[in-house]
Amino acid sequence: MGIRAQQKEKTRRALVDAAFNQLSAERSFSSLSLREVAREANIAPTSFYRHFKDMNELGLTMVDEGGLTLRQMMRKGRQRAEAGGSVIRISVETFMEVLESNPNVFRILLHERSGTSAPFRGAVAREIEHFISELAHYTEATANRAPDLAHAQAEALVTLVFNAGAAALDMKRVDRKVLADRLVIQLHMIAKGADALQNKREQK
Amino acid sequence: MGIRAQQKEKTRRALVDAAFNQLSAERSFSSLSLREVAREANIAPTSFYRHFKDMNELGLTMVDEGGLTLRQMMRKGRQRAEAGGSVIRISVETFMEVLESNPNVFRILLHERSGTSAPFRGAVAREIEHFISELAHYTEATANRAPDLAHAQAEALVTLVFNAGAAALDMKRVDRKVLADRLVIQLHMIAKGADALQNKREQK
DNA sequence: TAGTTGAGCGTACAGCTGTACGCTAATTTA
DNA sequence: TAAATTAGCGTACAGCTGTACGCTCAACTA
Repeated sequence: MGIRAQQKEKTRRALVDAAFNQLSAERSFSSLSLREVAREANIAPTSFYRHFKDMNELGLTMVDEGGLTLRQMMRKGRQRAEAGGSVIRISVETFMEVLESNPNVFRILLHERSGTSAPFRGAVAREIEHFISELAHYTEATANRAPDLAHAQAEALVTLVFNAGAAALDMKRVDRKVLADRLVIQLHMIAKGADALQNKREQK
Repeated sequence: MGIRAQQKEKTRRALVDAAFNQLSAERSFSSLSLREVAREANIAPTSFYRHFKDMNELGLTMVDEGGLTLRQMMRKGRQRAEAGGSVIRISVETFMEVLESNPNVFRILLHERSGTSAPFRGAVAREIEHFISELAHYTEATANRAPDLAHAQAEALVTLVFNAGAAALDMKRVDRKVLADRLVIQLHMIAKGADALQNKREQK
């Protein structure tokens, strides 16, 4: 890669990082202005356009990176689960760790999931849907679950986990522990319940 | 009430209604400007201050009204459930009906629940927490469930229902039906799972 | 080496925002 | 009835926004 392309990539990165850095409990992506992001990245407002058509395009890039984080998390969780132990507890622990080290990645996913921009909602929904179906396949394989039940179960799991994540984002460590424990119980409920529904179906 | 106070109340109502009316899938409360709301309510921007200190105060008023809607819904659901039938299915149906006839009330609850204003989040959290504990008491009473399990169960139920609600808001009727059916299955999973956990505990 | 490309900049402008201030006129109070 | 209160208005202003336009000069290409 030439010097020029390298420098361009660096600036682009600076823009994305600037946007991520400005996110917080009090600041959503949609409340960021192009000028603010450019300021934080130390470039002139008008130079922004050399990299992104508008703020929306920047946002979608960030959502994509969020999807990447999600997939890495999935892989990490699977590796740990292979080593043995309660899959549910390990998954929750992994999720909480990844959440803690990438709070702003989750902020944009969790917030824009129910945001006001249709393209954003769609992009986030796709990432989460992908996550759900991976989980569903896993359950189908390991618990021999019927496809529709597996999907419903996976969806419920992901909903609870992500919601807990959104709540955990702005909590102190102690409260987060309480929340995680309750989440584990809830996930157990779903697992047991799905088993019961599956058994009932097989007895017919 | 004097003529003056009456007129004032009317204008205040116009402001609240104007704000609700401007909400949509593409427009969140935090994206509304004071001037827009005043315009829609047919008053001068500066007259806004005769009724609310700022947009935040207006928003909190709206959240309060959302809580009211929630409590009315609870009552309606309970009445219908008394007439017999599956409590879960009846509750989901009731929820979907109320959602459909008050979409914007739910929009502000669902959106600001994970919004960027701490007072808002707090207010919504309180309304939902209230809803959860009512439900938990109901389950404790009717299913003889241990308090901690009842709360975890109720929280999971509410999380799934509200999340489905957020998704349903922007769906066509057909898709909403599919979603509602899957939601019913998921709620059954939780109920069955909670039963199982309770039994397991009692056997010890 | 001469010519082309393009990342980044500065200036400029229209359009929006919240809100300070002082006025009017209808209602309420004394 | 005279005085006080106050909902609503119009004007005004500073501060922010996105973005059009044209320039520079380092890097690339032929």
